[in-house]
Amino acid sequence: MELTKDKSRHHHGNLHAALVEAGIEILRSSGLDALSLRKCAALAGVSHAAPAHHFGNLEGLKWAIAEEAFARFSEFMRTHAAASDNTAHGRLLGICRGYLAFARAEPALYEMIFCLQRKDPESKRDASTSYSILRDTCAPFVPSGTDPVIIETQVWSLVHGFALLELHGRLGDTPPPDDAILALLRHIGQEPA
Amino acid sequence: MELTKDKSRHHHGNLHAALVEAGIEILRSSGLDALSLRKCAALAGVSHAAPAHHFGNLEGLKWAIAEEAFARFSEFMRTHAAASDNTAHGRLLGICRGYLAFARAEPALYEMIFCLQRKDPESKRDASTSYSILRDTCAPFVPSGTDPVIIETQVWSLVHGFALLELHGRLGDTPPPDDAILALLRHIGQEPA
DNA sequence: ATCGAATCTTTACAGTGTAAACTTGACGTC
DNA sequence: GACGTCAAGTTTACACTGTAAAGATTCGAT
Repeated sequence: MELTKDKSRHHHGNLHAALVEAGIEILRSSGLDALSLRKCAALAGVSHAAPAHHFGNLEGLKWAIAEEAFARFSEFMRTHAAASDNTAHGRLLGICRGYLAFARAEPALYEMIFCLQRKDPESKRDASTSYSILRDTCAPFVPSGTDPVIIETQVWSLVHGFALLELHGRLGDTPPPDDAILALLRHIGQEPA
Repeated sequence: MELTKDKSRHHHGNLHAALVEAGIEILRSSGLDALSLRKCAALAGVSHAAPAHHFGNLEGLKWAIAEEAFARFSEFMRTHAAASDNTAHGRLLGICRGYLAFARAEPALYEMIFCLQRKDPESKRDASTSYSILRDTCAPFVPSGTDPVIIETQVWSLVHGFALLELHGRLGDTPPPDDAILALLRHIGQEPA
């Protein structure tokens, strides 16, 4: 049950990391609804009120977990991009496939990081490395004179919506294959015919 | 505070509808996290355990609310479609604008109906009238020989992802305008150039 | 009029977040 | 080396949640 705590010591030493790890473990095994401050505390071997000391409240813990989750998420996109054709379109499809693969491999993590409500609009999208991957990959498709954010948001919206619809069971038991949906991106950045 | 209950009677008479109405009221005023069986019961003027008798559990209540919410959602799409150009593309843009308008007008309702986890994949998408609106509007864009579900899922994913990203504050304080995102649909159903 | 069944209430319990006061221990300063 | 300070965890407490079980009330069919 417990992960890292030596009961004899009063100070844990690295409780922050231990709680995040416990949270990820719970998310994996029992899903988003099962995540609670008290369960994380129990799994880390500390008292139930300890997490509040580090993260303030449950949302604080979730953001801390999200930081770690985003790193793994970016890694997924990078890996899948590297495994695709080394063309602009190949890389674009690659990060999208990585995006969807992560959503399926870590559904609870995925749902948590993207359903967290951002309170501060100032911590802009550009800050995260995940978004900069998206931006760099979209850059070749941005027509001169148009805001890159438009292209980026089109791609992100399509893949994010698809992932969540599937995750929430809205696409039935046999969802369309990824590449069929991503085919819409063949026309990204093009003017109307 | 209370909505409809006559304290003298033991039987409410129409508790099902009253609880759904109470739930919608709470969602509107306080958001999704504030929705609880006990608050709905209090607002409807009945004991805290009454809702369980009608809906089984919290998820049951949410599905009951969702039924009503879906009706209003469909109405939004129909209205906006009627207000657009009476062409295939006009209608498509219309239902998408209606989709986004609903998400902004009733964010808590929107988030609830689409973040509910479907347990039974058998209650297929086609059952709902909202989905049949989508299907009918997409029909003109389905190339012969391709599964209509692909086109429908492309449209749905794009607009759903955009709505949720904006709702969750992921697009910063100045998201791109709807029509810029929906411009991707100008190429819906087309083969690659 | 009566009896069964549906509807709602009461009571109870475990789990949750969170605040406040308290305890422990690490670390620098004299 | 004793001391003070302060961060890190613990203990205690409280309000709120879902949910189960058992009792009370009322409706409706017979």
